[in-house]
Parts: sequence; structure tokens; C-alpha cells
Amino acid sequence: MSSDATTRHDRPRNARGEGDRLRQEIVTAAHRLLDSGATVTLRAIAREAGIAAPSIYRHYTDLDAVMYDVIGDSYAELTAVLQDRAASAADPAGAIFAIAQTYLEFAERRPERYRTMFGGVWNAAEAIDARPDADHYGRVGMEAFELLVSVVEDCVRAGSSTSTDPEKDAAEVWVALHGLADLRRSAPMFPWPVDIAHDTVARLARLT
Amino acid sequence: MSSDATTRHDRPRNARGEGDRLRQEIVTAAHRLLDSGATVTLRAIAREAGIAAPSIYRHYTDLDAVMYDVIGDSYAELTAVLQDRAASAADPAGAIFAIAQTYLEFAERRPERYRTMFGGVWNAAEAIDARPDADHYGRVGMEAFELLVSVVEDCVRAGSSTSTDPEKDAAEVWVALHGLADLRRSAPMFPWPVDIAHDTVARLARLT
DNA sequence: TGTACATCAGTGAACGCGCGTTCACTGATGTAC
DNA sequence: TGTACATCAGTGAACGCGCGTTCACTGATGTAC
Repeated sequence: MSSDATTRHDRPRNARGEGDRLRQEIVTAAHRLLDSGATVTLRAIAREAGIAAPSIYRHYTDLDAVMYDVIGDSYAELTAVLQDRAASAADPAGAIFAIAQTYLEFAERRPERYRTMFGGVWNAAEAIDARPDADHYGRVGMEAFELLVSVVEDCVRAGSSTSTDPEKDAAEVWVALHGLADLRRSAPMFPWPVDIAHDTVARLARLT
Repeated sequence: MSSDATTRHDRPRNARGEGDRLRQEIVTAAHRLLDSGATVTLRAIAREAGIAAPSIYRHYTDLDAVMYDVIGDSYAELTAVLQDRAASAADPAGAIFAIAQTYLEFAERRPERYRTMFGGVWNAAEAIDARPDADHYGRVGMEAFELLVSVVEDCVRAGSSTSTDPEKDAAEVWVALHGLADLRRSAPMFPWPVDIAHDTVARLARLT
């Protein structure tokens, strides 16, 4: 059939000066692949994007560089949805629970994406460390955490938390949420107490 | 050079009736590979064990079957070391902290092994579910957890914990330990509070 | 006691696969003269 | 206005690699007669 023996939609080439559009299409294709649970390889991304594999090299040096952008987008998306849900909560304590629930939902609905972001198969930390703009991306990843810290602080001000170290308590909440997200997926037969998330968060955030 | 173009120690063949020894050598080779951080493939295991790749099929149907045994051994080892350290603690509360520290050390010293056991790359749950003797292995994995539950119960009896649901509180402690083990590896630049493990465990086990 | 044979432990060569990566290229479009 | 040329976006064919898996085999050793 076609030359590459793979499906290739007849994608119209971008206009002159618009070459960067393909860069975004590559990232989008990688997102789709990740969310569908398929293995993410350069060739798979190319197939998903409807382009030839070598075309990726015009925009990225390697797979890590692509994943780096995928992770940047993912952090931004997670942060946005957490902020959104926290903002619509009735009170600070409600915001904490909203964040916890939203975080767990994100991890459950996009397990591979979550794993890519938080230390799954692809080691984000390593790749980010290797970048000249590591600071910027480290900060993007921290935004969601800082939201959590500030919500704990809100709780203290509102008198609904007895925390004396919101930063530390927020870290403990994050750790517990991550552990829960990860273990629920890998040990689904474990008899999980239904209210474990709510209970753990309440204790670690020192809610009254 | 040699036929397979790879190093092959001249391993003496096992005596008649002793064929099962190779089965153990295969698992041991897989452990070494895992602990060295190398990618675990059938061919890599064969190289590490000093045998030809097809020889593995005489003992295992596929890589999953090998990993299944690797995981069984790993659970047994972790459980043993946890029991050991818990037993030499001065009191029940000390036993909890000993378990926590030992668990985190295990995860830090053998990161790939830990990830293989608790939902990393290779999905233990899936492979175990597919086995006829799934119950047995599910229980092996549970032993370490049950140790934690019983130590929390000891604390309650000794008056050093106010827990009213040791099983649930033990689950929360486990979740937090797993989250900490996993995130510390994947987010090493995060400003981890030094006493976060001690603090989290004390709170979740309701130590007084 | 000798010998034919079955069993056992393990091998070597070969295969097809998807992968990352290279290379020289194609063909459309803007720009200089 | 026409035309030569540079640039840009993207391709197709090919490569070597390690992988899982198959197949027919080799050669040592225990067992039956």
C-alpha cells in the first residue's frame, strides 16, 4: 500500500513560517498516546500525528525533549484544574478536600500521564535537571504544591487547622495523596477503606 | 569470537534430576539485573546467568513468570527484614518507627526492586491476578502489611496509640511510606523536611 | 556384565519485529534582481 | 513583470540494534534387558 506500510493521513504541509505548528501537533499526539495507554515511542508519535518519523527531528532532538513538553503541559493542566476546584469550594477546609479529590481523580483518569509526571517510567527529574531552563520547569511543577500550602494557610487563618508548619503539612498531604493514587492502581485488590483519602488528609492537614 | 557474540561463562551443566537448579539461577540473575538498574529482558537474564536465551523456556513460559518469582522472593525478603527490625525494637512505638525506617531504606537501596513490587514498570497485580495460585501470592504480599497492623495493635495495648481502627491506620501509614519512598526518588530536588517520615508515621498511627 | 535406548539439560542458528537514527531528496513558496 | 534562486516543511529508503521466540540439534547419563 503506502510507502511506510502504516496509515498516513494526507496531512497538508504547514505554510511557510508556520512550521512550529507541527511542534504542537507532535506534543498533542504524544498526549493522546499517553492517555490511551499505548507505548510512547518516536515512531508511535509520528504515526499518531500522521507524519514521517524523521520529521520529528526538525522540532525535537529526541523523545525526552518531547516528553519534557508533555510534562510541562500536564503540570499546567493539573495546576489549573486544582486551582479551579479549590476556588469554588465553600471554605478553606472544603478547598483542601476538593484539591485532594481532584488530584486523585486526575491520577485515576490519566494513569500514564500521572506516572510520567510523578516518577513513573520516564524520569522527569533527570530530564528536567539536564535542561538549562530547569529552574523554570521546577517552578511549574511546584505551583500545584504551593496552592496546597496556601490553602493550608487559609485553613489556619480561618481557624479550621491547627497547623504550625503549613509547608510541612502540605508536603505530608501531597505524599499521602501520591501514595494513595499509586497504590490504588497497583494494588487494586487491597481492601481499601472507603474514606481513607478524606481521613488521611484531615489528619495530616490538622483539620479540626 | 564465541558463537553468540556475547560473554558466556562455561557453565557446567546441571546433573540429571538437578535441572531445577537453573530455575533458581535464572531468578537470581533477574534479581542482580534489577538491583543493578539494568533493563530486565529475557536475553539480559540469560546473559547474566551465563546461559543461552532459549534455555529459559525450559523453566519459565515468559518474562512475567520469572518476574513473578522475583516478586515472591522480594516480598519474602522485605517481610523478613521488617519482622527482624520490629522484633528488636524496645517498645511497640519503637517498632513502628523501625518498620518505617526499614521500609524506606529498602526502597532507597533497591529502587528498581521496590518499583517492581509496588506498582512500577511491571504490573504485579495484573500478573498475580492471572495466576491460579493468586491467593497464595496475594497473601505473601499481605504479610508485611499484617505485621504493621499488629504492631499498631501492640501500641494500642501498650497505651502508646489512640487508634480505634488499627487496620485502617496501618493502611494510612503504608500509603504515606510508599508515597514518600516514591516521591523522594522522583522529586529529589523537592525541599523534603528532614523529619517528614517520623512525623507522618506518628500522626497516622495516632501515637501519643 | 554389556549394550541399546530413553530421558534430560541445554545449545546455536535463524526468523521477523519495532525501534532510533542517517541520509539525500522533493516540492512548494517567498525574495532579489 | 519575469525568472533564478534560497529557504522552508517534510519525506522515503535504508541501516543496525536488541528483542522474543521457533526449531532442530547435541551430548551426557541413567535404565531396561
